[in-house]
Amino acid sequence: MSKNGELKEDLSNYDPREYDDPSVTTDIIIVTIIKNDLKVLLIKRKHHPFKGCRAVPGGFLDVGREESLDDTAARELVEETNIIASVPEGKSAIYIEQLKTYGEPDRDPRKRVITVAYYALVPFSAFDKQVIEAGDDAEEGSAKWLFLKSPPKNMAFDHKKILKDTLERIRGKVSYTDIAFNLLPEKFTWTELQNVYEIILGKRLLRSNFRRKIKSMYILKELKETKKGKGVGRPSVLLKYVRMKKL
Amino acid sequence: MSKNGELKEDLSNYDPREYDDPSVTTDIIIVTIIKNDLKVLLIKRKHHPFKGCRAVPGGFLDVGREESLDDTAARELVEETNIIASVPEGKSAIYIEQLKTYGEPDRDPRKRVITVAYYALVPFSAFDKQVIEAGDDAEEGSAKWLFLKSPPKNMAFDHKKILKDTLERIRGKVSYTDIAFNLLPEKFTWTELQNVYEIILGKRLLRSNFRRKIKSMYILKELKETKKGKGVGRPSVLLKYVRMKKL
DNA sequence: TCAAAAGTGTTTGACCTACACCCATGG
DNA sequence: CCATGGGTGTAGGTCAAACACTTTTGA
Repeated sequence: MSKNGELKEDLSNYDPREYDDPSVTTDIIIVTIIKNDLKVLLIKRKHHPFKGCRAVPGGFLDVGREESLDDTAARELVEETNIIASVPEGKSAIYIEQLKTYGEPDRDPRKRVITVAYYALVPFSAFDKQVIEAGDDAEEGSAKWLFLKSPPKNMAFDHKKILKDTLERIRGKVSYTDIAFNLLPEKFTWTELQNVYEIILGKRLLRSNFRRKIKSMYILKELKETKKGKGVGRPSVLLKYVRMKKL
Repeated sequence: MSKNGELKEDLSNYDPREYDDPSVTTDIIIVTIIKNDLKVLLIKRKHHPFKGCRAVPGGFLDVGREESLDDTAARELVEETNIIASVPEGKSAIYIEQLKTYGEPDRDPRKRVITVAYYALVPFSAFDKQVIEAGDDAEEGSAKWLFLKSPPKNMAFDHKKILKDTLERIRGKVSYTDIAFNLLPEKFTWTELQNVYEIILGKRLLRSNFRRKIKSMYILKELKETKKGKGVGRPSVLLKYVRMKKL
């Protein structure tokens, strides 16, 4: 089609109407922790390719919006979950990061589709429980929380691969970044924090070592309050994440 | 434009003709080491947006080719450099990895363009010197090797940012992966290997510690041959990279 | 006063840093 | 035989794993 020479070297003598452009979608993998498990929000497809299969929520890029890919992903997150997107004092906004772009020629049977995938880490407490059902009860309508580590077999497109990449990314980054804190509410206990790490890494950790490690990497603020209501055992102090230490 | 509700939840009831698709390009950041510096291959734009500016080579995605994004990037690398893309015995092929996707609405003044950026690490010895001029002599025609760490000021589009991200990625990965070996020919000396690390990390390392570290992470094969021709000093043994150690 | 969960301290060993020394070659 | 670069060994500090112990609460 294109006698290269020119084309490959330079994007310059390009006429938009000359080419058959692919479609572009941005998908958002929304991850949270529910009852000691990583969960991902998946929809059930209502229409023809992969009808009835589970899929990652997303949408075609609307060029008319003049919106960056990052903003598109963030907007889809809000639209999908009715999440409280406002920024509560001190705490940073929802964590969203670009994961990877998927573009195999046959991943969508209708036409060529390039998907820019993002993932978000959200504390479960941030969701409006009325909109998204948390339980394991079967639901027909829209979105549902499913296990990130063992997604359903009948996933649409290459979305199983996308979930696998997401899990790998989270596991890879949890040890040298502060992403884990994004899965917790503003105030949390040591045990809750340790749970997040254990769930992501899939193994048990020793309290003492875990705390030393965390303290060496991050600055935390110990609050005066304690968490009660659990009944038995010594009450734990509540913490706030402040920031990562340098270097 | 799109009354959402449906759209955002599902990619299903989609008619290709209904939307204004963006264009998609794949760009390839080709990195090598020349005389103790990281260099990147940049072209000079011949046509209107950013005419005369330096840019990363790339091209519009040709849907007709039915080619994955990875394959497109690999093909562009070959077309750009006439590199010996064949796989010499034992040694793995050219290292190419997806870097990131760039999609700000105003990054190309002509229309909306989504760019999937890849980077490649190539030993300088793999290039056909006749095609790409290595020297620092000014050239008018096509591609030229420039400093990755201090790219020219007049870079086209957001390509300066792309180069910055590339450098960060290489620096980040060099310590816990084996990417450094991709910048060396099949046979190399300890000193050459150490140079690669020092150039990427931008600091001097101690021989003894460097070797211990490398030996603990990778399996290397020490050859019987030695490197000579440098004149003075004890000749160094030649090494081959075998693989990374587990865990 | 006992169980359960939170919180602390100490020993051990692995690994990194720094530095000193030995080896092989060309002039 | 000496300058130059290649190659090796080791003492000391830092940090993480493992384990034992103390504290605070509800029942």
